[in-house]
Amino acid sequence: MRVAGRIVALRPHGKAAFGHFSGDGAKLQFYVRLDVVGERAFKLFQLLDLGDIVGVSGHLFRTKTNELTVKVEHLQLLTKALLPLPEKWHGLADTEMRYRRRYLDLIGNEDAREIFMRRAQIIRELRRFFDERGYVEVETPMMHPILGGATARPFVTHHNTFDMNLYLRIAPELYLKRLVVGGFDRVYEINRNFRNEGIDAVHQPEFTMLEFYQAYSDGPALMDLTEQLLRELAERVCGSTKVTFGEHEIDFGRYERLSMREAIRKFWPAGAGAAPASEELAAQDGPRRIAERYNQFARSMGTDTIECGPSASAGEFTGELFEAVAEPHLIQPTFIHDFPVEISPLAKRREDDPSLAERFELFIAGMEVANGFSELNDPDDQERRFREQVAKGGQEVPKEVDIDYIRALSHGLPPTAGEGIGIDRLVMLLTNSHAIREVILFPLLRAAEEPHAAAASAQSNSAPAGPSDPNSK
RNA sequence: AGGGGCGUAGCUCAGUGGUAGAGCAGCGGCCUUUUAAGCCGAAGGUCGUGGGUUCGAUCCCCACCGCCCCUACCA
Repeated sequence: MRVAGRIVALRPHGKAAFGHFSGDGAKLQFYVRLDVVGERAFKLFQLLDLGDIVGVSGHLFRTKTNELTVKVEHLQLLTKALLPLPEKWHGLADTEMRYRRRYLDLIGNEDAREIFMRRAQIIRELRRFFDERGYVEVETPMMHPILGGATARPFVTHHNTFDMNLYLRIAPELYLKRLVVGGFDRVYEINRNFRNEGIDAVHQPEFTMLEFYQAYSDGPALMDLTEQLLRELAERVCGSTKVTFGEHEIDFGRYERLSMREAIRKFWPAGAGAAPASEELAAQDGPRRIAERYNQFARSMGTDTIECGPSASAGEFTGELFEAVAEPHLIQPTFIHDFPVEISPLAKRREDDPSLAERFELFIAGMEVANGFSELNDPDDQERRFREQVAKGGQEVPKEVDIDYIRALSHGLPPTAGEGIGIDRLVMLLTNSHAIREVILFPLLRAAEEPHAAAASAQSNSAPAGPSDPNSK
């Protein structure tokens, strides 16, 4: 047989040696003997280092410990490693180094490799799921002249020839719905969004989002579809709907559904008096009064209070109450539906209660994993809500109304439901990873000083080529 | 942004107000069935950076840089 790979272990014994190479995630032991390969090849072999990439040919046999091993007959150095591998037993443990030099992390730490193999599998399964159901995968612009589709501070860039500023997209939503107007009844896109916000265990400035839209559907139907999707995904990727995540066992086979108001009532803290009545939550000034009661309790406990501006709407108070009271408790998969319309600018109102949007979010392990709704397809209502946003101002909000999107709606968007699923967080859940950096190959870190850029390449006798080298790809 | 922690050899980590320590890797030697192979030897360092205190600082103090955690921000 012929096989090639990187030498990751060497155990020389004078005129013979054992070692392992690793290729494509698999390891194979090899055995080199002076009397088999000859003097010249054995000399070459003795010059090899851990990390070198070699090709060998020879016969397979089993050692006395019954390990499958290649007895090397011919040996060829394919690539010389000029820098040493990390320590063989502990691997690369320094988290900063693991992210900055992910290639070493992947060579040395099998867990890291496993996470990204599983991530690839998850994305494959998502594509299969939607392809099977007649969804068309599309690519929409990453650079947007007008901010839209979400509320977030954007990255701004500039196109020279057109002399125009562009935003890296914060969401593909408005383009995907234009496609539904154009007759693509089922579309999906898996791609990056960019948000110029804080970085922590569950936030990175660029993250991967699956968004899908289905004409002639609605929010409740998407909740059903999402259950089916996640159940299948967990079974195929983890072999079971029950998945270990830290101290929890998450069951992707069971989903609770609660309206946002129900969730506030259900998780109302015991020490804060009687849970608010449904009528009070629905009343115009109710959420504000409930928030004041909650704040009294929070101050007595020394925990965070709910802070809303003086002009905050009932819906904004409701959203804040939900986040403070209920969100941290949502460990098992839970759909929260019936969002206040004020915090759902792109979602359709409920016919029986125009203060509520036909919107839901899925929470798992306290994280927001999905956000979906029946799409607002009334151009007049949409334009009114856009104008309110623009008037309100702020960095997270478009500075102008996307007239073309209103025009597209005016041509008629069929009743449509759409949803976004945060892929990175989903991968976290399915790989028992507790930081988003662990599931993104090259997470953003501050630019590192590279005083050794010249030193690292000096050994190869080549010109220094640091990360700022314009010729490097 | 605030609070806390960390930064010592290529890697994983000890350690001390008086010229710096181990294991692994690398280098030289011995070793033809090993599994973190073993044995012998030599080498390896601006102790993150810059100030300060001190006769003397890797150690104590201050500032800065980077990473991690918590909190805040992120509907």
